[in-house]
Amino acid sequence: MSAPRVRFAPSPTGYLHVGNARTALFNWLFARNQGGVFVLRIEDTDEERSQSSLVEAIIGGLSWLGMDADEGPYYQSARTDRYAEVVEQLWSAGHLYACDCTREEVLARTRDNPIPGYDGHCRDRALERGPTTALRFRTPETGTTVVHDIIRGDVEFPHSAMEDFVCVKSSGQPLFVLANAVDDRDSAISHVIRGDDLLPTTPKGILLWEALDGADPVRLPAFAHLPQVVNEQRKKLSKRRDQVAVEYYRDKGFLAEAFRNYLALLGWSPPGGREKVDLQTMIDEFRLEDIHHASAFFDVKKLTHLNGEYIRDLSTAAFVEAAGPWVSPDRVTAGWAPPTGAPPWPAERFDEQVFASVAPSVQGRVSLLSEVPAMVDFLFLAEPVIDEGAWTTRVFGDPLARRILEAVTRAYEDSEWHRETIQAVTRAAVESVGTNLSKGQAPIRIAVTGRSVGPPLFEPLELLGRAEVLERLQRALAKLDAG
RNA sequence: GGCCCCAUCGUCUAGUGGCCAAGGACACCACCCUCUCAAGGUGGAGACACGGGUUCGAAUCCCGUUGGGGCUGCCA
Repeated sequence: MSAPRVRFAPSPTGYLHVGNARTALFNWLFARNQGGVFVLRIEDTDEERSQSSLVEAIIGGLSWLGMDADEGPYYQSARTDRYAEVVEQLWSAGHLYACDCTREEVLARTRDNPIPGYDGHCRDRALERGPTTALRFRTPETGTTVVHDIIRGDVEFPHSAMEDFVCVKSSGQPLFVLANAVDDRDSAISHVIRGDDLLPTTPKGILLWEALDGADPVRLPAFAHLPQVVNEQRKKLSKRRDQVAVEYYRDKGFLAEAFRNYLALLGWSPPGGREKVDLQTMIDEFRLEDIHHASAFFDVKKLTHLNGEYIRDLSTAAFVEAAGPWVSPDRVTAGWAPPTGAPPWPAERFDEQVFASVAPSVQGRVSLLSEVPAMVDFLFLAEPVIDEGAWTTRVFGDPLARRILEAVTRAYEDSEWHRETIQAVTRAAVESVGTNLSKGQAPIRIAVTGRSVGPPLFEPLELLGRAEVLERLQRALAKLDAG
C-alpha cells in the first residue's frame, strides 16, 4: 500500500479556529505517523464569503503550530474548469437534473411533509439548464449508503431519507460536496479526517464519488469523523460567543508546543496516562482508532496550566527568548508582536541583563508569557505604578507601615548591597518594630514594586540599586504623609 | 419534525467482560514549604444518565428510555 495522503481543507471564511486546528493536527499527526503526505486545500468555492487575507491567517496559524503542508495550498477557485468538466460528465450520465425552485417555493410545498428537505419537484420535469437553474443530484430512491468510519464503525444512511441535493449553483459554481469529492479523487486522498459535523453529508459525497466512477473506479478514501470541540454550553464553537481564533491564544502568550499538546488531548490521549508529551511521542503513538467518540470542551484553564508547565520546562535562555516580544521591542521576531503593543516601559530603560537575572524567578510564576511584563515592570519604569488597593490595605491601613519603612530606610543606608545581606537587615529591621518578615515585607514590596505580589523581593532590590530603592522608600513615606 | 452521532468525577480522560468497592490530570478545599505570590509536596471531596436484558460475572455486549449535540442552505 502506498503512503497515505490526507488533507486539511479549511474554508477561508474566518481565522483558523481551534476546532479546525485540532482537525489539522490530527491529519498532520496521522500523516507523520504513517509516513504520509499532508495536503492543504483551500475551499473557497463560495466567493461571497471567502477572503484571501484569511488564507494567510490560516497558513500562519498552521505554521505557528509547526504544521506546514507537504503539498499545496491548492485553491478550489483555481479549478473551475475541472469542475465544469465533471458537471458535464455527471449531466450527460443522467445523474443531475435542473431545478428552478426557489427556497421559498420548496419550503411552502414541504412545510407539512413528514420528511423534510427537497421534494423532488423538478426531478422528472426535464428542465433545460439555464442561468436560473441549479443542478440537483438524482439520489437513488431505495437502498442505503454506508459510511465505513475508522472511529465510529459503519454508519448507515437510507436513501429514502436523503433528498436530491443541489451540487451546482445556478451560477455554475460547484457546491462543497461536489468540489470536495472531485478534489479528493484528483489528489488521491486516502484518508478523510474531519469534524463529525460533516458525517451527515458524507453519504452524499460517496454517491457523487460513485457516480463519477463510471467505468473507471477510484478507490474511496477511508473516513474518520472527529468529535466536535465544543464550548461550555456543549455547543459547536461560535465565532461570536467563543474565543476561537488560534491567533488569540498566541497573542495571549501561549507557547505553540503547549497549545499543540493541549489540542491533541481533545479527543485523544497518549498511552500510559501521560498528558504532557513531546511531539515525537505524539507522532509515534497517534492512532485514529484510539480517538474518542464524544465531543470535548475546550478548557482554557487546563490549557493555561499546561502552558505553565511548558514555560517552567524551558531553559532560562529559552524563556528569555520566548518572553522577548513581551519585554523588548527589539526582540520582536518573525514579523509578529503581541497585540498588547510595546512593553509599558521606554525601550531605553530595558536592560536585558537585568531581565535575564530575574528571569528564573519570573519563569516559575507565570502561566502565560503575557504575564511577564507586570512581573518586572518596576525594574524598568522610572517610578513603580502603585496598586492603590494594595496601598490602602497593606501600607496606609497598616499602623506599622511607617515604622517599617523608616527602619529599613535606615538599615539600607549603610548596609552591604547584596541580596542576602539585604534580606538579613530587612529581617532585623522589621523584627525591631515588632513584626516578622512575612508580614513586614508587604509595605516595602509595595513601596518599591508597586504591588503586593511578585517575584522574591531581595534580588530585584539589589538590581535596582541602593539609591533607587531609598528614593522609592522616600516617595512612599511622602505619600503616607500626604494621606 | 426527519436522519445521524454521542453519554465515566464540574472539565479532559484511563478503562475494550473478571486486575474497578473505577485510575490520572485541570479546577476546588485543607495542610506542609515559604520574604509576598506562584511553583512544589501531602491529603480531601468528586463519576460509570436511567431501566431492562445477555453472562457465573458488566463501566465494558444488546434493547429501550432520557439527556446532549450535529445535519436538514443555490454555506462549508
